[in-house]
Amino acid sequence: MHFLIVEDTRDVAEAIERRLEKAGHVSDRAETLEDAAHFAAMASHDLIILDINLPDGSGIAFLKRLRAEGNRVPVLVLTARLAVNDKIDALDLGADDYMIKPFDLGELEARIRAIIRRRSGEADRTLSVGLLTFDMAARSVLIDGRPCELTRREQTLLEIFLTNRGRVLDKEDLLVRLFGHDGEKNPNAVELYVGRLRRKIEGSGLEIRTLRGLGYQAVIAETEA
Amino acid sequence: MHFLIVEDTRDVAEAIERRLEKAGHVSDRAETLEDAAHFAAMASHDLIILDINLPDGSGIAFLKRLRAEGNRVPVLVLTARLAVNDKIDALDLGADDYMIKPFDLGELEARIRAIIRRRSGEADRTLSVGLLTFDMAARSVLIDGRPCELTRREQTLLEIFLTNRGRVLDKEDLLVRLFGHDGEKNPNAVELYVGRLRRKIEGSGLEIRTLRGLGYQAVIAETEA
DNA sequence: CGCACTATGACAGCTTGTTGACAGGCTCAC
DNA sequence: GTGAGCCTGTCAACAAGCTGTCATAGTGCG
Repeated sequence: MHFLIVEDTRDVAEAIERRLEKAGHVSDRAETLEDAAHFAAMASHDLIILDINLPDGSGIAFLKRLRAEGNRVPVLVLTARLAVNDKIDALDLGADDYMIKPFDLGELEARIRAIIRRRSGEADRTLSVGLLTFDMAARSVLIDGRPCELTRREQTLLEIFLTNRGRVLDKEDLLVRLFGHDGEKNPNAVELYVGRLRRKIEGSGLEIRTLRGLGYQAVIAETEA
Repeated sequence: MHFLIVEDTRDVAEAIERRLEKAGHVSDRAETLEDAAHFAAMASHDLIILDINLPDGSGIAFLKRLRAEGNRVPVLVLTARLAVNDKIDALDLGADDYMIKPFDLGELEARIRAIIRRRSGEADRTLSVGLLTFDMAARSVLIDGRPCELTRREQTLLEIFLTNRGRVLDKEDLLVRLFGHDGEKNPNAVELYVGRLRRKIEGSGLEIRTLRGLGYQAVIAETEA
């Protein structure tokens, strides 16, 4: 999953990012509404975690604009204030949930899971292709019943491919989904991880095809003659 | 086991917590419905001990909401009132049992055990893997028939692993299950206890594997060639 | 054949996990 | 109440293994 964290208190933002990273997700961080708008314009996030109090305005306004533009990305609002109005405003404007600071990171994660689950309507947390099974809850991968050990990055990559089967994924896109927008990584890193993943899921029934100049595509392997 | 105690009389809450702790369990404590709701959102408790009279409302309402949300966690209701209505309401709303204050801690413990037993489908109270046997009632461990002495924390950890075999458990998650939500402990503590537990259950047929960056996983040891 | 793109081995750096030692706290026996 | 002894959890040093860059080899296309 790919999140956007809009939060000007760096400690908090970092803590959230780290927590989500451990769960195998990638986050972008914005400290102002302006940055947030830029990120949101790229429209590729699975969920936005939005602080209300920001140096250049209210997160509420941002949320309002977002919805006005027709952007339906799930939003979880953070607020330091207990103001009931904020809460009501936020939910009225299309926030999916809100949390009052200080909050527990475990709860944040749980609520994020809840939102994602609600939104995607799919309670099922295992993805399967051929002999390969990816259990998102247990964060484990089985191939023909045998456990397959993937590192964090490899898991993230596999999840991306599994949830976008058949779709051609641009290398730039994969780069962002794997590493976020910061610290521009070498596109080669994607090739590297695709290579590593390929070797590990060999014979699983899932194949990652290279489309020269276009990107990669996960397909069900041909049993072929 | 991981409990949630919702009770605003601090003495009572503490007494319960201490008693359960001695039995090797971990508890979170909430003094208001609001706190309780936050904890419950994390949905990781094995049982909730719920007082009816709380400063910000009735525990009954909380229970009602919980069930409305589809949360099936076992609930034991505490009430100072003898009101028959409360009792009926509570059970109708899906409480598993109720006790009238003042009560005996020993009886509370017994009822908790009963609820847990009932809920787990009368499943026998011992967990076995390979040569290892864990008796949940007696909280004792045998390896190849020989007793294996574990400290409270080690037992708790073992129980977590045994009831989540094959599943990858995030270190953050283990931290909460071992220590509850209060007094943020060092993640290293988890590593430490995993290490200690590993040494004690060596050769028992249960193995705790490390998945770097992801967490720990209990698996049946390879007899291997 | 030349070019651009992709694959892969190797490596240095760094994050993450392991472990021994220790100080403080708790329990229990005396 | 006092001391012994064990449990606890932090620290620090060390080990393991993931990461991502570079370099180099391979591949398809015109």
